[in-house]
Amino acid sequence: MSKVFALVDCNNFYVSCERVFNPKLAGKPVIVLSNNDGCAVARSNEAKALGFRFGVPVFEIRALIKTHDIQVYSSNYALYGDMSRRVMETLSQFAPEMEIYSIDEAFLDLSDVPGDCLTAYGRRIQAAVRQWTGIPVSVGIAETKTLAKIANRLAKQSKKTGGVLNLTASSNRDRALAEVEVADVWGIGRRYAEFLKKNGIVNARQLRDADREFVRGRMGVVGTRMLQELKGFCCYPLEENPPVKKGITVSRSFKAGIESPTQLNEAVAAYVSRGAEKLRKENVAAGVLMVFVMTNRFKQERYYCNLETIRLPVPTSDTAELIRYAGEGLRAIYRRGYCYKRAGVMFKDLVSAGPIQAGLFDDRDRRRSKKLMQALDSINTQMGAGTLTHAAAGLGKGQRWRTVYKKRSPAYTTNWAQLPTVV
DNA sequence: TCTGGGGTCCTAGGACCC
DNA sequence: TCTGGGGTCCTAGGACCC
Repeated sequence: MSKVFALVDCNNFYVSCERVFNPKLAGKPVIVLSNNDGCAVARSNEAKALGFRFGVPVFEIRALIKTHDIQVYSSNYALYGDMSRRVMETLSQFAPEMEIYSIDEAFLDLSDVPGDCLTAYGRRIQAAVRQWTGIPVSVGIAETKTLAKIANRLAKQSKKTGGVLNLTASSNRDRALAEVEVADVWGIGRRYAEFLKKNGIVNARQLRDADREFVRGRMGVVGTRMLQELKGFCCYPLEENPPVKKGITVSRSFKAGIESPTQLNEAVAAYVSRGAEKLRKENVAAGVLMVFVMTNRFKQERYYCNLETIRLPVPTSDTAELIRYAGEGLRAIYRRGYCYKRAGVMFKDLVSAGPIQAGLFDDRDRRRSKKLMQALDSINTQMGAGTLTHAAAGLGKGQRWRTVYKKRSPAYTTNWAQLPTVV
């Protein structure tokens, strides 16, 4: 019995989340912005039709926003994260196994659904998600993940499909593949698309039928797997359990540049706190800590970017300890007279946070630190993120590094004080 | 004219994804 | 003036060892 995958993908997810709680947005051009309200990271179909590309900076489209009365929203991750959870919960009821691939996508194992029922089944999934969460989704069905991705794309593109396309046992598979640009194949980015086009391979069908050695030589094993998947041979099975994380990063850009080492230090401490929370949530400790700072990457003059790597004497997830090391790291790379635009921390060499082997000269009371962190996490879980923070991250005024969200919608589903009201 | 060779580990960088 | 953030995998090349 061969495998069948469905890829369920939420349409313009962030925009759709906003629309669930603000029905007036239906049919209007809507965009959702990145941190600091910098770029458009989600666009409704109407906004896409106006030509807004993904990631376009807001300042470039300010005039168009006004003339077309575009509805603009800051990112609201509390809302999107919770809506995602609801969508995934719904999807999980339609398949014995499923892989949550990203905040707005999941692969479902539909191998047990009879072939002639697949399309109808896809429509049932689509209807259920719409009814139970308010989010519109598209469904692509095929024998491999790569083909399911393609089916999904075609389902979104063509009105005829109603958002569900089944490519299994399809007699027009060749025609379907020919309709998909090579750049839209899963695994083909800007670089490869350029290269392939130069060599006369412009659509997915031509890529499938390309010379294997040619692809292998220029794109490595990833390329040959892609060919196999396009031919219908599965190389990427469903991954039900998320693999253990290899690293954790927290970094932010600043709305305006920062010169002050005090401010920079506060920002780094805040990112360490956030990262350490993530470590503890994953139940791991970091063996290596990296700190980095950089000036505006879009300005060549007086550009500076540096990174310090610190091997920790004992792997840890203790916020206070990590803040101390990060501070040392920052001092090592900080240069006066630069206008910093971004800073961050990375945790690597993650190890399971079971019983920790003490270093020979380790003078920290690890048991006490663990209890303290547990108390910290439980308070912040119960009373809201940021209820209890380390003073190193600064207390209130003049924090020029804080991320700006001027047009954020309420946390409709995760905060009692911000529930939507019906009148 | 000759100047070993092969395996493993690590890292940096490049490509991709959302 | 204003340009996001967090990941993965693969490969090539250097260091090191026998």
